[in-house]
Amino acid sequence: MARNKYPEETVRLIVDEALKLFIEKGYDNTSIQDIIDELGGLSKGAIYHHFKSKEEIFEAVCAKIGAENSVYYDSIRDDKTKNGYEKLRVILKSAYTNPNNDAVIAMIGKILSDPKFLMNQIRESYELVAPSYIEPVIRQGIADGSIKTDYPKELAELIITLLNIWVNPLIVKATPAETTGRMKLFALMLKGIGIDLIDDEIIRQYTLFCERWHA
Amino acid sequence: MARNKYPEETVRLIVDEALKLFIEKGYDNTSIQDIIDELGGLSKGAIYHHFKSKEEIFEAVCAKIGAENSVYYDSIRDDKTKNGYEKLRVILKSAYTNPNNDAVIAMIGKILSDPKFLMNQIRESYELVAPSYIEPVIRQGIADGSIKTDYPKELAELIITLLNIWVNPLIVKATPAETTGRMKLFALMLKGIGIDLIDDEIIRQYTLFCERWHA
DNA sequence: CACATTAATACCGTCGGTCGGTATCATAAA
DNA sequence: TTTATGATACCGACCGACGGTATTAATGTG
Repeated sequence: MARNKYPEETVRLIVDEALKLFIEKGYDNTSIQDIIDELGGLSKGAIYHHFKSKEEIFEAVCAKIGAENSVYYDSIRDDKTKNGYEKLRVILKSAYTNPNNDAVIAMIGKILSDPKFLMNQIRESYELVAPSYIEPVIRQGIADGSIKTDYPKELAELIITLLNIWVNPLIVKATPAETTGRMKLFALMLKGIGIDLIDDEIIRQYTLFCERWHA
Repeated sequence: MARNKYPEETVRLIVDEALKLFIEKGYDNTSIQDIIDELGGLSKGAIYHHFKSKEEIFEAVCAKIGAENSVYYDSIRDDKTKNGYEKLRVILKSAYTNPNNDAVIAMIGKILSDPKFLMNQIRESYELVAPSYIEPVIRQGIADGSIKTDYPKELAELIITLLNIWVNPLIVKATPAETTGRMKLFALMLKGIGIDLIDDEIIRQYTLFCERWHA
């Protein structure tokens, strides 16, 4: 392939194609050669000019996914029109439904079944999502009086743990009925520590999502 | 190496050595050749006679670890001298301390940092540990009146999720102070749904474990 | 001895990664 | 405007190591 005047364009092509193939076949089952073949004309040397290893491609793919999520989480956290409690509800309500069409959801499901991506997601939950997006919202809620807790940091981690893993049908396979049961206990548990966050509407929404995904 | 009269002995040797190397270097970084070299005299043909792939060795290693855990969990669940509540406390108290010396703990920590093993552990939590060990104990507690909940299945999953992942310093890196915080919220949350399971002694125990591990 | 089982070894295709080289770019001195 | 220069983008043959197989040799059991 002819030399590109804008190399970051080539980098983007590689990352996009890698993401596509990682979703299709998983990280281990995608070879550098697969990426090359799919890119049509680009060579191995080109890839290794831009990335020093397959692992580095993986990191770039993760960064791309992370950046897309960040834009969305930023907009919730920095919304001036809502108090902390309302923002936390928005996060909960939109966890698997909001900006995502079915294709995106299917993609996330596929990618989370890859051990490397799952591990990355768990790590990111505690290093980025909880401290930078959930906890600030909870602290705002404490400040504006809409949330009462002595454990903002821990509560953020707890919510993200249960949301991202336990009640996430993309990770822990579940029937709609099982999802409903989990959400009901989740709701009860939050209510038990004085946080009335999950109502029947949210539970129904998660169940519906699980149904759509389950089929 | 000469033909072994008891081939299952050879299988055991292979699995033991594979486990040792997986702990040392991780699954991906351990080659079949590494296992051969370490076994001293045994050949590739021998390994591929007993196992049809590297993946199958991985499964055997997981089964071995699982079997060791099962023996321990069996003994708690089937203990005739305790009610459900007491058994649940035993499980909580001994999660990272009981039969394990430091070497074993270090080993588990190493292995859980391998994506393949982490994924296996999460899957097993919901497919084996929760339904076969935690839930029966909770149901016994409901029957004998020592535990009150309408969600035995969900509660089992919730406990194992938080215990295995969130408050597990082997997975989610944490300072002793952070562990204390997490355990306090965990205790509060269970108390909120009417289950007074985690006391200061357990919290102190987890913090101590985290301290030992952290250093 | 016969025969199945266990183990040894030479070999295969594919993998991630390297390397010497070429083509094309921006820059600026001639 | 041309041309020399150095950096960057890319090429593709090649490498050692990998997981896995096919064939053969050895050994225990009836």
